[in-house]
Amino acid sequence: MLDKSFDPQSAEARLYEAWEKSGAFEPSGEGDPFTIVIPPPNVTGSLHMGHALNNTLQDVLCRFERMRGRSVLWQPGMDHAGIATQMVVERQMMERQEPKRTAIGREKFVEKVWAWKEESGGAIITQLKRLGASCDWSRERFTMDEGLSEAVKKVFVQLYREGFIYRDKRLVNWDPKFLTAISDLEVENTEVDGHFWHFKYPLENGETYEFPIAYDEEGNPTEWETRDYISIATTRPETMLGDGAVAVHPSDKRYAPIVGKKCLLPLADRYIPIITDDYPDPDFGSGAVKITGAHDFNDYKVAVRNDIKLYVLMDEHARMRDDDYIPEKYRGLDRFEARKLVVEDIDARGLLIKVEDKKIMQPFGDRSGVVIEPMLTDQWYVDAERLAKKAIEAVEDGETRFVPENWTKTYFQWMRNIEPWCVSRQLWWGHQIPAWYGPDGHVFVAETEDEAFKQAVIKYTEEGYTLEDIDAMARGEGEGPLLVRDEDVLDTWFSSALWPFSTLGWPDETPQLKLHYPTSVLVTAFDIIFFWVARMMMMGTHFMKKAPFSDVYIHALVLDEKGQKMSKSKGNVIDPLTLIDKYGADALRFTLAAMAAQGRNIRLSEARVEGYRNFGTKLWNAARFCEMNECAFDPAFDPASVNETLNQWIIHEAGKAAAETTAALETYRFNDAAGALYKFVWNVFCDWHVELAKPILMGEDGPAKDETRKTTAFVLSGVLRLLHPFMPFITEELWKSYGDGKSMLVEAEWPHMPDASVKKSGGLSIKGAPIEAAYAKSAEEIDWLIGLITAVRSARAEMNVPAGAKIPFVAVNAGPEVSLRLDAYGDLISRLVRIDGIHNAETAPKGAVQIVHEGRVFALPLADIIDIAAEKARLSKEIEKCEKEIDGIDKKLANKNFVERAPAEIVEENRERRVAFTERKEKLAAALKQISEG
RNA sequence: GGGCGCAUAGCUCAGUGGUAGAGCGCCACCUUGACACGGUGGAGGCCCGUAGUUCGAUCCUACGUGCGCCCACCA
Repeated sequence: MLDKSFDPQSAEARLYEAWEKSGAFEPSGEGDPFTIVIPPPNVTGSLHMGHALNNTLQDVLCRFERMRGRSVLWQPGMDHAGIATQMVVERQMMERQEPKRTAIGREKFVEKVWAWKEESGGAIITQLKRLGASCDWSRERFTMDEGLSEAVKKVFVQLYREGFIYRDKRLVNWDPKFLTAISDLEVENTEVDGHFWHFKYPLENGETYEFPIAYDEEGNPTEWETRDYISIATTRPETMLGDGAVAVHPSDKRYAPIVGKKCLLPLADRYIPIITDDYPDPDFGSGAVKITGAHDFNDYKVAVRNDIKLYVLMDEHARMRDDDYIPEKYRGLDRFEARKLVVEDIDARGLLIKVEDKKIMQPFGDRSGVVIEPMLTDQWYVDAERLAKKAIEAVEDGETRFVPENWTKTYFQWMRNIEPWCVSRQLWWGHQIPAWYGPDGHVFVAETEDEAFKQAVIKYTEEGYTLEDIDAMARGEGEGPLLVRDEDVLDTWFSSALWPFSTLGWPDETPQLKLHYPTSVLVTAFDIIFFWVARMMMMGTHFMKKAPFSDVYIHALVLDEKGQKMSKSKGNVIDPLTLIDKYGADALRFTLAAMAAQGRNIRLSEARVEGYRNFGTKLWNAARFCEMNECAFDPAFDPASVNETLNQWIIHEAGKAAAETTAALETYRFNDAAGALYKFVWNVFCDWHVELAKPILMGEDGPAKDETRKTTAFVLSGVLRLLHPFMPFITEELWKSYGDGKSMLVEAEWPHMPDASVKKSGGLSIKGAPIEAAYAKSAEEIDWLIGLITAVRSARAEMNVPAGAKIPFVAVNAGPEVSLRLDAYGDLISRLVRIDGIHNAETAPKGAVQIVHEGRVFALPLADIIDIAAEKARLSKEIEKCEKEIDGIDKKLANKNFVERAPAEIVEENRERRVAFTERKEKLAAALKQISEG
């Protein structure tokens, strides 16, 4: 006996364990492989709503395809998340008042991180299981595990040999908190309130020139002033100490007299040239730009073009360096302190023209939150532009498809303008770069130190060193050890870029790799297209010669009810685990799927989750009803050979729902699939089938009752299958009573009976013909019945007939077909609309409420209860509705163009509707007349 | 400066070239033997504006208005 309601708290863990134990999550069978690699969550991560959505959708697809007989691999794993993890462990060490990272050294620290990972890492895996994720956990991988590390090394070395990876000294985004370079993508540009300081740089030797200060209407100067300085403006005054030049546009006549001369760089007391370059915009600011090549990306380009000296001003912490070109008083100061002081000093010298308030775009580290400093450093780069070529082609050629397809544009736009990818990070946690330096700085890139050493031996032998010399070097004698390994690690995304093939065993040619690459679909949010999708595309097309996935399904972001991004600082985070605790995983999953319409963000509200929890309860109670009425699943039951109209109808409806769900899932329309099931279960199966079946099920035993029991159980079991991808727990639990008794639902087959030819669509069919046709007549009959019941109920309610009162019911001039139907369904109608039997009459009795349903009149003689005014109002309203419809149709039909040019079937349909509405209107009018006279 | 998206019921959102839908909320009635996490009935919509295409536009096109997001080096 089923409990009164489903208790997710107690059932979920038990069911999940049973699934895992059964091996259902592992790929099996001979079916077409279906493969998804999970977007690996950070090892430091915990489940947020974005994960919940992302993994729900993946799980829906995996469970769906698994039931359809495909050999499904959902490859799980985690990302080592370089910066995030190092940060967490360092923080923990600080809290425990342990010595700092730098004090214990690299090796010890990395050991500590591994220990942390074993102890507290990967909480998210348990949380994914709570969500019901059907990953093949036996294949769980980690981006730092041995196999994946091998893959990373191999990729790095090969890309280096092919010239895709190189080392370069150039300006990078430097994070002064984490003391590492980061890539462009890890920088968040945010608009902040800043200032725009205008300084005077005096000309050398007191030179002067005439600077126009007023113009006529044609733009010719009319007034000049004599200047002995050039005016520059900056948002970062402290960088002036590193200026190498002042640049003006070559066409800027105002400055023509002083181009080529020098000006004094105040405070630093150096003289710097005034040059021309296309970069300055004459209309912006003063039109003259100070060039700080070592601390600004634009200036850097100008400096390189014009051979301007670069002055590195800051150290790794963004503090002013101890260098002779920096005045002593600024050395050691933080950049913001230096800024203040520079402004004061400039002002003191009378060189501060003005300060404006200005909104400026400031770069912040996405993890550290501190202002990023452009820094001149040596880093490793990937030539992304070249690697992107094939990745672009794969999408152009349709090898990989974005769903919704408008993301294709975003992808192209970024890929076609891609910058070199800085892949080195000055961290300890990550894949250490497999590069070694010789005593002369020469770099040897190899998968192992031995291999690097061999390369070194060859090189230095060629250069004339003897083996003894090299030996001595290697022993650390003379100038030091022969080879020193590069200290840096790779960007975390470098290893995640290999995820679709490294997790399958690459570089080994494993059977899994052969079967499951390329993967079927990647499910992810748009904010990760550049970070991850693009890079997997590059690595996949390069190393596997095939794009890593056929489809990329981009889903929405989950926002709060007000459409705000959820964030800890805003305090509007909804924790999926809290919702799971409260409403069950099924409710949360169904909500997310139902709201996952393509191309739109999801505003999650708890009320919605509650609503879908109620839906689960509804399903549960429908099952309880079946149980009470002994509707047992019969494996021999053949839906194609039922006789009862009601049963034919519900099988017909179930077939439609199955086809709809299947088609929606095949095209990633999760919300349509969920919606179709919701409607079928609640508004068709529960509201009508169960109600209409009650008299039969509670009536006398016989073939009809037997068939209805079996049909009901059959439909319920079909519903459980269809719903399982969305609500795996409750359906699995009910499957124990309504399954095939052989296996768990997770391994059951997707509904596709009884003809194999319709397997693909998921629809039902009978003897090759779609069930829609075979059972169409029954469907029509039950639909008529439902319409009649609804109409009578509506009239009753509007006439304020007490809900409990049993009233007479008269079929007026029914005709043979309706009479037959009334005979068949009389008891049902009596029961569902509370009438005391069905009577026949030639004309409607006086003082009766009249209902027009599909061309026939039915009357409720309410005698003294009837409120004539109310009935008049009701009829008038109905008549008005008909008239409105008829008017609309008449307008159309009167339009020659419509009749001539609209498709014939549309015109015909309108004619038919006109007839129907006219007939209805006439009957209603007659009723109105009668009641008015009565 | 480029690119993308959204404006439909009180709220949150589906949807379609011909008859506008859901969830929640609201109103009335109902402890009917699956279910009050329920049932029955109901109210509620110039489908943002303007112009165009079309026999016909909430849907397609253009423009406008408002809002949101992504990318981009204006010192």
